[in-house]
Amino acid sequence: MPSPRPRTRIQQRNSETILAAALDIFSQQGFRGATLDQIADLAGLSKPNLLYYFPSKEAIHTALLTDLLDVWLQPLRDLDPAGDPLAEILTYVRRKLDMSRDMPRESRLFANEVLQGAPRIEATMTGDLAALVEEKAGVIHAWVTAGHIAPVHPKHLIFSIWALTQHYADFDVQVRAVLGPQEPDPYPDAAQHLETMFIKMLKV
Amino acid sequence: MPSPRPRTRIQQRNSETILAAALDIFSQQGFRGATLDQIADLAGLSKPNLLYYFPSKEAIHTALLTDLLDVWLQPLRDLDPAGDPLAEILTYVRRKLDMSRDMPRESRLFANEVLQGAPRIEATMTGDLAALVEEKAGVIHAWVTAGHIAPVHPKHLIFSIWALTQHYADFDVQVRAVLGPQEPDPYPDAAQHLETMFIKMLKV
DNA sequence: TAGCGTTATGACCAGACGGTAAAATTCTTA
DNA sequence: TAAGAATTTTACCGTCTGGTCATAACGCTA
Repeated sequence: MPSPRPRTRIQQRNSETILAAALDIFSQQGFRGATLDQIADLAGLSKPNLLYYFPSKEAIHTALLTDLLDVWLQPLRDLDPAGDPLAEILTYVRRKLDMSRDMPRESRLFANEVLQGAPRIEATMTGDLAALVEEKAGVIHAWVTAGHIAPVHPKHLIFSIWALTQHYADFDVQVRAVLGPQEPDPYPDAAQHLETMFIKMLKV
Repeated sequence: MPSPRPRTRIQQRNSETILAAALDIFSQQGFRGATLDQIADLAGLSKPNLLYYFPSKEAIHTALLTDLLDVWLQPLRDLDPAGDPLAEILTYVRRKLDMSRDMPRESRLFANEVLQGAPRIEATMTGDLAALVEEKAGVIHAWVTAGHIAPVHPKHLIFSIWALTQHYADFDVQVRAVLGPQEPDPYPDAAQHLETMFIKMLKV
């Protein structure tokens, strides 16, 4: 569920400012690495003032994660059982890659959390997430059975899509270090590469 | 370069114990999330005793990372330009996946570091790592040009291998949450999935 | 513009943390 | 086995950090 809506204009504005700053800091430093002072500084507020809007550091982090999970899984929810199988999967890949490009901080926030054992979203992982994947894996399995795409392990296909697309956000510094400064934007090549890859993998 | 060799038996044993404990803690909590007390407890030493063997928390972390990088890149170094192209790449994938299975803590240690901007291994990233990938990308490019494997962007192929294999270590809790308790070992299916995937991708 | 609820600030606290100093203990070897 | 080196422990320090509290400033509306 998304964070409760603030009631006044000032609350609205400051809550957003805080969450934006917190996303910056948490995604770069992890939960324990981030400090309230850093977040407050970046938000242009004093620490006590920040704690006027959120009861604790934990609460800010939780608010970010809960808001994020909704957005994060939307592309998978949108996978349409009635659509063209290959096109549906390619669209999913494309949208996930676009999210890595446009929301790298969100990707890293999520990665940080999962890396450290997902202590704060364990329930969602084994609940909503597992159920959603179960459902969509069923869709993919049906496509395979019907001969619309090549045989593939549905859940591992989904893992592959997550891994390949999120890698460009989570390991951004490594990607850029390897490509060198003359290749400032990895994404066009990545998109091309992934599209080719999944077509070869899934075409019957 | 690897950590300097300890001189006495006790130093040997305790250094190893400390590094083993530190790997556990750092890989699970990140650098700032880990505390010397945690590491000392797990190693069965007092904190000052621990600091008798390593001058600082930073030094322990650096020792781990430097030792690791050597091991981590070995499979890529072993990619043989004279070998059979498809077999070479499949072996590389296989070895990286085995490393995720057998050294998940090392994978997460590395992931934590890169996620947070790789502040402590920036030099290696843009130096040795970039050079190694440049060299091996050349090998792959030559294989493509010679028509031994299907056309592919060499560096993004390498990224794909990293992403797909390390995902199983770094996002382990998510993988297990999605697969559910009746599927306790993801690796056999993952190995099968990845092999099929890369064969389809690379076969001419 | 007075009054009241909302928002912001400064001073502060308790605990955690990385690290140090020096004394005490254990180990090695001459 | 005694001396000296290596190892371990006890007590401690300064700083950082999440969070509190009382007070002050602000801003809306009657």
